[in-house]
Amino acid sequence: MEGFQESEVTQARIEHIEGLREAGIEPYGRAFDRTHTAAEAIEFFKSTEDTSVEKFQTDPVKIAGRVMNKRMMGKAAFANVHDLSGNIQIYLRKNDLPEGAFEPCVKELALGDIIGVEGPLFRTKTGEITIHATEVTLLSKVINNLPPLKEVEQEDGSIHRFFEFTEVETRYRQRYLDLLMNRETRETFLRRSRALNIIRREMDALGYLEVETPMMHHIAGGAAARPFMTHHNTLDLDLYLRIAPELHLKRLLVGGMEAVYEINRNFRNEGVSVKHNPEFTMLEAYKAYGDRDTVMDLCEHLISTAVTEIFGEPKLSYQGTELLFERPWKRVTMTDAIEEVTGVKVDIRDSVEDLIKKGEELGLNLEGSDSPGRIINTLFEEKVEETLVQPTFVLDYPTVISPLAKQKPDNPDLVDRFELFIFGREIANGFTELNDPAEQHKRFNEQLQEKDKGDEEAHEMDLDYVNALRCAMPPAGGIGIGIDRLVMLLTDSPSIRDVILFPLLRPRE
RNA sequence: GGGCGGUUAGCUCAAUCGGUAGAGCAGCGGCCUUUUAAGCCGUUGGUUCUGAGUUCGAGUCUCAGACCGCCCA
Repeated sequence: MEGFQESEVTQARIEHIEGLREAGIEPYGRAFDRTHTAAEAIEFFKSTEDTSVEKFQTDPVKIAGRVMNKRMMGKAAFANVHDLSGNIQIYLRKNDLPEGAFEPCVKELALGDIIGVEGPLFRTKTGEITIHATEVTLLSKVINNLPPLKEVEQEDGSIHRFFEFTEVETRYRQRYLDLLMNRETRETFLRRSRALNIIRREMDALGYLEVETPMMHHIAGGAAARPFMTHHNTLDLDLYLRIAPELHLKRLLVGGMEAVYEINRNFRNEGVSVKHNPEFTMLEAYKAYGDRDTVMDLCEHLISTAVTEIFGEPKLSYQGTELLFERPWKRVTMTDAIEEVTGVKVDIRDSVEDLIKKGEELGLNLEGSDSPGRIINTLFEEKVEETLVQPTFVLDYPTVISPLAKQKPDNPDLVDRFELFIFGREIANGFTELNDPAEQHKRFNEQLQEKDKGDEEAHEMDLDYVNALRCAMPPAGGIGIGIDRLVMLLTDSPSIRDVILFPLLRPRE
């Protein structure tokens, strides 16, 4: 049996736990019927406090949580118990606890133990609302020596911390410790959950149906990215983890579902960075009889609603920069954006030679590029993206890099597509969906040629998808929103790893 | 993939020019029945990320590697 190397501390804790059992005290309890959370208990006291009564105390309450601080004073002790709602002080006095409870349960209480406490609420001499314990129930004893937590709430509500648990690697590897010790981490993930709730509520209200499509694909399509591979043993079948749900969601449009969305994981076999985790969460939505503008509007609505609800106004501060979400957001075509930033005027109808020359003027080596669309996209990525700090919709993408989008009626080299940039980062992408099966077939074939030329991210041929289009897909608009990157903005998190509970790390030996 | 930085006690961090590896908190023992960074007295705890090298002597210098972070592709 594999095991743990016990230190003096953990060995002593294990022996103490065995001792409790021998004394008839169960160290790992069962269901505990709380009457209040810590925050509710404090609220309960405040709402019932009668200041005309000397030594006022409430009816008994029952709370449960983790002991994060203990001040032992011989035959009495104070401790702080944390639960998800907050923190409450408990007062443990030997004479007020059941016979035989104080020595083994209170004196041996370790930081990190999970306990249940019953008793009335009162105010201490220093005015702190406290539970005067008449019962203590051990619910789960710690073995490991947890980092110490000492923090004090200031009068202005901020928290002053005396010791910190900040080591990035341990925070990611042992997220449970991070969540336990750092309230900012808890708040980040609570806010993530809240943002998703807001988005789902809005999507549901707008009549979008939430669906789940496969994570395992025969063909990794719907985006330009390298996939992860896996294998089904019984069917002896190579499969890919999906890089996007797009083609399946659009099959649902063919099937008559008129507005669908999915919030789920995508997997891309790429590098790891502040903006990239190999698995990440994406919202994709498709609206039949809509177009790019329908979903651009949806995007603006969802994000501005989330920001406004969470911050109380349509703005937030991210890494020291104020970001303004008041609608409507700036809209600019890709070529206009390039001209605004660089002063260089480019056009999709320019020759490759001219565009390479213009790129050189801007310090970019574009030798070997073979299409105006790709060059313009590179110019945009290199020169413009990082300048788009305030929410900005960039419109009219080259057709060559958008194999699933519909061409503009007046210019087949461009598609009706947008990407949303905030703080220089791509947050969302949407377009009018290509629903012409012949054109789609042709675009897939063009992608295959790119793949032959060595583009590992070129799109695969998906004949089954073309076949679905042959059964007629209604005109539609579709959008993808990177949820992790959005949550980074909403939580002022510098790295995508700060908003993913268990980010991918190399295993540690 | 490349560059830079980091890794010392459970946690946060020191360690001068290469010269006995320290502190606070946590832990352990003792005192203490309204404390709150509780206090007071005492005390344990180290593969200095790993391996090799230089040296009388390496946490410190050199080389290789691991992991993490940041930047770049």
